[in-house]
Amino acid sequence: MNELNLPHGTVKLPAFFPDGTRGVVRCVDTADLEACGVKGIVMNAYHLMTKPGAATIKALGGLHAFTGWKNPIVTDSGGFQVFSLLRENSSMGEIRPNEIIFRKDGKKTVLSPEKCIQSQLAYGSDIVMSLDYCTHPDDPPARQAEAVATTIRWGKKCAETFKTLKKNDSLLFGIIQGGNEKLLRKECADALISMGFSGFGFGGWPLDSQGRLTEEILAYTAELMPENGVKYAMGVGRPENIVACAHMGYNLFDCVIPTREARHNRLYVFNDEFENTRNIDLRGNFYRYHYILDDEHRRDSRPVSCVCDCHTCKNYSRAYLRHLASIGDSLSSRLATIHNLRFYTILMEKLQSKPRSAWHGEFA
RNA sequence: GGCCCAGUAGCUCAGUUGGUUAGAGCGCCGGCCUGUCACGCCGGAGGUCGAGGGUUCGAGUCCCUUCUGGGUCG
Repeated sequence: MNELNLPHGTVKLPAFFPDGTRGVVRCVDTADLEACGVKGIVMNAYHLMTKPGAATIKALGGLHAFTGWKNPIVTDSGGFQVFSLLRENSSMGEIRPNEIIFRKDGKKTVLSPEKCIQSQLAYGSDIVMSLDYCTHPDDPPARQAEAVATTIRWGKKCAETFKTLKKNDSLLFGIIQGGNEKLLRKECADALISMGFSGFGFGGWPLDSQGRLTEEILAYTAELMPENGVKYAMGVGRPENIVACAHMGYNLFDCVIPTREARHNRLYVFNDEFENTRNIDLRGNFYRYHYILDDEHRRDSRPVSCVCDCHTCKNYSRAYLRHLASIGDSLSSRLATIHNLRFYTILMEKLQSKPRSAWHGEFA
């Protein structure tokens, strides 16, 4: 599958969509994103429900009209958010048989599979994600089994609600859970595939306790997904993780890393030896970090990367970026975000440039 | 000239009735971040407590002298 047709445009695969959880990719606007080569954004149904509210977004004509982003939007369901909030503080949420309860800032939000789909359709999302029960690979088997049973049950309700309410040709994706248990992954995948989803996400935390990509289960799960569909590695990841997952067959990615780390002053650069984007070789170590606040950049008049063609690299020096970061000006975050996003889109362009059949043995 | 106040980390300051290895914030240096509660978080370096003398088992804390800055009265 080389292209994905969506109501708001066609996307070449594999693609990376940055996270704009609350309806904005922090620090940049839609013109910046387009200039970076970003083709889609992942927003979050739960966060948008909290603020500004599903009814408000619907009244304003949906997410595209509200945010000014004319290209595809994926909305994530909120399943990951309970997982994330519960790990932080167990009193912030609750997973019940038929719904998720969020408790935050004294406010209670109830998210059921039906409500989750209703709101995403009201937003006008191009890709609607089913509500799922997210786990960590270290969670015990009993919890993984419970997560799979719940995800299947909710998946069915999501599919039914979507079928009843959908108006345009937006797509509904299912999310395969099961932690590190192959039997559970298979059970979950088989059940969801029978429900007619248009694409599938690898659900759960994609890293082990040492922070390494859980490659075996990722590869196994990718094989379970229909061959000519979207295989979405949710939340993945670092550049080398994306390369590894693309090799397994995954063709859609999202992650906070490029944008969050940009705001935290870590910039991604392809190794200088490549000299231009054409020469970039994704085997082995192909990039490094620049910590823009590091002393070595204080008087460096070069751009962040000699390989990069982004707005930041074309117009500003490392020394100036360091200065902006050091005085805490918000332009620093914008320029850094633009740079890291362009790094990721260049990476994806490299992965798109060859059919996957030609990758054999290349991205080991 | 008399009196009063202040001198502690690069900066702004805390430091109990004298009591372990003098603290904080900011700055500086380094690191972390994976379906974003995240312009956040973690770690490190840095001080003969203005100087000199004294009292004491022990002084950033008390006493004397002195230097610097500020205030005030003649």
